Amino acid sequence: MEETHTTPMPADTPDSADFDPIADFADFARAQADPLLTDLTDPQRDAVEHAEGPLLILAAAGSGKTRVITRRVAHLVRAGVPPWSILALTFTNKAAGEMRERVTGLLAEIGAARTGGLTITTFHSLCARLLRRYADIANIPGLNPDYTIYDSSDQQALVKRSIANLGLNTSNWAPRAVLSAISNAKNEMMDAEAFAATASDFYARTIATIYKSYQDGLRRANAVDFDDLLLLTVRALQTCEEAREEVQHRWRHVMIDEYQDTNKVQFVLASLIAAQPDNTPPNICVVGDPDQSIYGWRGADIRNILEFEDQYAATRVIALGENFRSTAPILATADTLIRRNKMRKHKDLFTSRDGGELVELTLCADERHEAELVTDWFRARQQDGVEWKEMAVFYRMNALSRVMEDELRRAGFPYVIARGTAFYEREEVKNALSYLRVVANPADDVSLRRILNKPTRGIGATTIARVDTIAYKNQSSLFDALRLIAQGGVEFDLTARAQSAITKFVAMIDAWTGHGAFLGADVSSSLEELTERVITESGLEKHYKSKAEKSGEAPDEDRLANLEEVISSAHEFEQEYSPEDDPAFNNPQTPENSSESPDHNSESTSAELLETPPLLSMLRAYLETVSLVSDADAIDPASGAITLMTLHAAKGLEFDAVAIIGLEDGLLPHSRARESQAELEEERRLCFVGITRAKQRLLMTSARYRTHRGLRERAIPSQFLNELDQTHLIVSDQADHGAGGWEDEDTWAARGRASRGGWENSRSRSRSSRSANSASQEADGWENATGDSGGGAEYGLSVGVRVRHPQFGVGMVEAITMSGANSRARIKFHDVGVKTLVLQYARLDVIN
DNA sequence: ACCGGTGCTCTCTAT
DNA sequence: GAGCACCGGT
Repeated sequence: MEETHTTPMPADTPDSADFDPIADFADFARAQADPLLTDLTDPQRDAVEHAEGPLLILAAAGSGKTRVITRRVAHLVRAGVPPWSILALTFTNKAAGEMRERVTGLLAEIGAARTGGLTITTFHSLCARLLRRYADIANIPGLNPDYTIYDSSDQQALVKRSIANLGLNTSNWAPRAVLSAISNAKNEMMDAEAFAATASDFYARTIATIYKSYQDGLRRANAVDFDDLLLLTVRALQTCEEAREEVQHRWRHVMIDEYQDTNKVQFVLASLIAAQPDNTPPNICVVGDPDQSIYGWRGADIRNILEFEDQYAATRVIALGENFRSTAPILATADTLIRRNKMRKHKDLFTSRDGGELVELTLCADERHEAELVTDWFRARQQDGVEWKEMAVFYRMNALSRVMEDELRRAGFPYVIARGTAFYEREEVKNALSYLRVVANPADDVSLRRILNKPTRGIGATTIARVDTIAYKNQSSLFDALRLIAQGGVEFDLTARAQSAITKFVAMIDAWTGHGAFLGADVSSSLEELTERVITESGLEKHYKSKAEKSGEAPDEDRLANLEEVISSAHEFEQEYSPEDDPAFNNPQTPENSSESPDHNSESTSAELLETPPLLSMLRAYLETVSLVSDADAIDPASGAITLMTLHAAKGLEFDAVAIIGLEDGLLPHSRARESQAELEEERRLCFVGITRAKQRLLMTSARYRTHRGLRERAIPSQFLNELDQTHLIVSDQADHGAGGWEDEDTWAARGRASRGGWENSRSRSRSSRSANSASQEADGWENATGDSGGGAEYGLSVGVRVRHPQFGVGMVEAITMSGANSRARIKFHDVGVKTLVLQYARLDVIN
């Protein structure tokens, strides 16, 4: 189906004189008429038209990558490839959703007869579904299709228990560090046994022991972590021929976006799925840019993209280099920066467009000043005619968003923070979902522990410890132990009171699940109803209601509203859910192609799954969806607001006006990256990603002082600022014009002298909203730096004083406590009730 | 059993 | 400035 590029053209076509060589005109004319080929450069068109065999698209930032992939998919369909045999993988739901939307649009535009059954999804989502589909036949001990997906906090809870159960100390064995080691191992496809086999020293051997215990805990709980999702799916496909043949037979074209960020497991997964039964070269098309590889720390292996050509013989490589997004100064800035990376294949970034505003670099006094300057800059951009939704602020750490938020709120500018997971991390939401998880999977100990005594129902720590013992003796889950107790008959070392509380709890769960059958008159008929029942009958709702009554104020209205929100999210999910589209159930197929769909050899798995009660399978799918939400998913292009997000979340997006804040040593590059060249280069790529998101205007800021961990510290401008192309920059030193008017001889131009490193300099403590001019304070020699001398008094705060807080509004000081290093003020705010704030850091202004 | 206060510790990025 | 563990009061 490859069309040649040498078709003769009609000699007398009117516009032919404009083109040289003339022979290209036929292509041009054909492309103009073809919605899939119009407005493409030659390499873009080659990529779109490539049909069979491995294809590597090296797509530089802003080179029209998305356009190429979506058109290529549509092109395949038009060429006769059945949509259900195409699999496209992304990293976020949002990217998948966008791709799906655009492909669907294109298919409609070209009037494609068959459009259904395309699989465009994320790695994790695909694996979650495959794992449910093959859980029963994959022979993974303990795993069944009701499994729970553990998020970071669940992992944390489990690994802490594992460490404690081994008689180890969580202060010597930091859960975070242990989990990171386990994650790295899983990304390298090492299970606990393989890890133990390579462990040579005491540290590694201990980690291996914890890994084993943690993994046992997951299996017993019928739970998987994010890494397992991928790893166990790969194991299932490797060991289960039936499963492997099914996916290989189904998907004949595999496309992977952001390929530079794939890890080993993802590589193996893709290879497994794409492999052709007859060993012909796989139809695998990967798109990526090594310069935008920013997930090395979570196991992404850049070799996947660098060595793709070696992995697959006869790979076609197409480079998309021309940038259609950014102005020349922005692009030149990005280019000079990324050139500093030594471990890099050079490629030119180029644009054919001229003009464009210079990139701005502003040095600010501190983070509040920075936020003010950025806000002013946005005000100016708005006056230029840029819409709010075309503006964005990027930062290295989520913690940097707060001050920016305060300032934007103060200015009355609309903004949204890209934190899709934030809602699900809230205590009350997490609790509601934990109840649902226990309903779906009673073996899930971590979720059960979270809600067993929430609201308090007389099953306290002592009781749980005793139940633990019973569970341990029986090698059963916690819930099975509870059930055993509820059934009575056996003597347990429990008070009658505790036993009755447990009996009631078990009966409550049983009522919701119809004793696990999800059938019967008493069982909910809809997910929404189930969710509502769980929230009310568990007492959660009442719990937050009565709390609100006690404090006499409004804050818990928030929580109640969030619980309502969970119910409506369940309702929404229910509306859109259809079991036929759930690949865990079924290989999806559309009516018109069902006869040719390869799905008829899988009755064994489908039959089992079809026996699943509909409510249960819907609940599984709902919990799965909720578990796999990402921060980037929260970005709503139609929101009409300035977007705030981390640099990592910014990948793949573009905005007219971009501000990157916090360009300071220790922040960007992050302090952890200082020791290693590889990590430093990843930080540079991260900065590069941020810069290349900007279409028209770019502002970068660096603050002289920044309050970090509650400590106001001297900051040094990022080395990256030094590496930028000065001819495209306007540098503006506003540091002395900040609120406090800090006098200091150290300008950013003198940064070279400040070789001590970023954060560890002065330990000076002062309120960030200082009212006094502090010109006499020497950053390095401030006496009495621990700040325990004066407490609130030195700021004129005392009981009865009225204060204003940027977020909480106006309030009155009720009490000041001075103990240890932290002085706290209890303040009663008019709007949000009583809060206790650490005085040194609270953004308080005294008012009259 | 539960709650609030307190003091200490430590932070990145994210599916 | 958040999260956590611990302690003391109810």
